[in-house]
Amino acid sequence: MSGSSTAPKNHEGQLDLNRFFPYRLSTLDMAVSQAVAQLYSGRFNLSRQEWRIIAALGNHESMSAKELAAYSSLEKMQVSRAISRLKEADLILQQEDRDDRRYTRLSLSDQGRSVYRKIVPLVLAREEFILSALSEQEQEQLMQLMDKVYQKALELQKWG
Amino acid sequence: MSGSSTAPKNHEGQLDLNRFFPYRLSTLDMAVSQAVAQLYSGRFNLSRQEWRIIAALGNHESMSAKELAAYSSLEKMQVSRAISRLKEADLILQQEDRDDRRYTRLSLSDQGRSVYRKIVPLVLAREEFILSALSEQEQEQLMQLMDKVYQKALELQKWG
DNA sequence: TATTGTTATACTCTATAACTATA
DNA sequence: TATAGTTATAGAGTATAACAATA
Repeated sequence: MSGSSTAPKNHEGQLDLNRFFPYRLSTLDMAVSQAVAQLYSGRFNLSRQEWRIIAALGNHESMSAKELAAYSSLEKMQVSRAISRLKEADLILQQEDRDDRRYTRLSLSDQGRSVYRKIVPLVLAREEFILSALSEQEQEQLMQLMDKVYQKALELQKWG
Repeated sequence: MSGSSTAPKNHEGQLDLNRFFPYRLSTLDMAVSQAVAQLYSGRFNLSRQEWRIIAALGNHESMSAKELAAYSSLEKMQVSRAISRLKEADLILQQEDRDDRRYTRLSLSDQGRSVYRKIVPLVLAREEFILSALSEQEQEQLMQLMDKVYQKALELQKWG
């Protein structure tokens, strides 16, 4: 993906990876997510899943494991395992839901909230740096274009 | 990532995953790449790495393992292992470079080229379907915006 | 019977580095 | 010494499904 954005598309049964949207998207995601992972992984020793749980609980009073899975695009086992590690690290608290004891109420501990408050400004700064490549208007455009493409990709997933 | 593209950005030390660019990018990539992976994985039993090697060799007469790694954004061990599996499946050919015998010359076998010719129209059709969410002009915009963001993300990676 | 969440299992993928052969 | 490519190893992550507790 080296600056060939204005190149023509693939033609006639030939596929150039550098002009193939899924490949370009993948390399972009790798670069961006690694830039963020360096923070939560390197400095805070959190996995991607654990970071997402922290982030999710950081602006919700409490959530069940199921809600967490839906909100963070993780599988329920990933959530379950991230939870058990985060509990062991005393970053989150877990208690039963009084009304329906199948549910758990998960929330950040004081220590977890402290970690959240340290990480968030750092990752937001990185996001801001990366997006500083674009004007405010371009950022808005990018988000809208990505949303449209996302909806189409979901259609495709449903039909297999 | 449910249609919140026009929502305001994160503020004041709070981070909403659904408004966080790296997260949105990641979910988009997952949806898109899964749509493509269903093809090469499900119908042709190829891994992501193997598919990239096939795609790379499909429009290059021959490449060395090093060239493949650079072109396909894979690590040299990933390339090496994908090569060994593809050789075993008789999809690619490998011979020594006459001038410098440290290099290998890799190319598609007839069978490999046949697989390439079958897969490419299918994945291009999926790409086209996904991108049909956008006008031609919007597609062009999206690629350009992604390229700009990519360059910034690489800057960040370099500095850690 | 259906649902929430946990656990078991096997499998794959990854990262690091040692290693061979060639230059 | 440096480079291309392979192999070894251990650790991390993944998918599938069985399982317990609750409703």
